[in-house]
Amino acid sequence: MTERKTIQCALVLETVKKLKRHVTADEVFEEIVKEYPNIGRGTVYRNLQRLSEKGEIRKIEVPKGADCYDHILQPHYHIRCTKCGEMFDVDMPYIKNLEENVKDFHGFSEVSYDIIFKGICPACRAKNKI
Amino acid sequence: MTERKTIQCALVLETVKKLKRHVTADEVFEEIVKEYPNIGRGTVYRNLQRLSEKGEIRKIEVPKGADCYDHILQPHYHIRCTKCGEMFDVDMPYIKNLEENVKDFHGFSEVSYDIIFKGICPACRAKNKI
DNA sequence: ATCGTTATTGAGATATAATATCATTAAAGA
DNA sequence: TCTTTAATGATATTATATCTCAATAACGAT
Repeated sequence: MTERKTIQCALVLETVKKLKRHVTADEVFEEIVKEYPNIGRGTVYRNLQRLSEKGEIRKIEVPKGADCYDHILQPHYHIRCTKCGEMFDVDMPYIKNLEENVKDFHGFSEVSYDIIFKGICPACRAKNKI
Repeated sequence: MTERKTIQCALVLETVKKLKRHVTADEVFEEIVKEYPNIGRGTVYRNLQRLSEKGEIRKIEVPKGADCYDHILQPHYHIRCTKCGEMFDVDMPYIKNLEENVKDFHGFSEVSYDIIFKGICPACRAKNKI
């Protein structure tokens, strides 16, 4: 049969849009569970995955951290503080031809990429004098 | 006191260099344990971490996959097949000024980055006709 | 509106990667 | 050789994500 609309899925999408930041599956779950206490963690994970596959939200795979989801759909880079773990958007144009090169050179298909810079954010620098 | 030389650490370094490919901690462990059966998994993890901090090997943090280590020290990009999971080197110059930009714009320190492209490798394309 | 099919859910189990704990071992300076 | 303590090995624990499966509910057909 066809794909079905559920309140759980709608809630997940709504929550990601509402929170307006980079949210992990657990953060989305914790937010929803306040109003809708019997939602399951697995359901949130599944719907985040589906919504990102449908292109309604953007999945960001974080190395050695929980994946997070972004309500902003335009591809853009991120930077993650290695001290506090917070993710920020990077104000830099997305380099589209990078992936084209790789495709041509190496015979891959469906090539995509993301960049997550690492560094110490201004707040943590101030706190630890670095 | 100071850092100590151990046969375990030497074995880990030697094994990464010997295998000449992108290896996970578990792969290094499995290789060493053949010849040196009482080495512990934790020891391998610890030494890989230390060696990468000392710059003797290179750590690659793989999103949603085991971290792997590279005997090639020069920074370079990678591409990972989403079907078989294999990692390949990408033949493309490392863009150094990218990280400088981010540092300047956003007030971060110790900025670094890696790119792990995703895609379907030629072998998997052939196998699945995509 | 009710029924039947089956996609989706919720609860819990399981998988995987990595780190933490801690008694024991062994490297290296005295 | 002795002493100090960094590092090890075994195990437990953490964190993230996926899988399993009976129960539920979405939706097309009647």
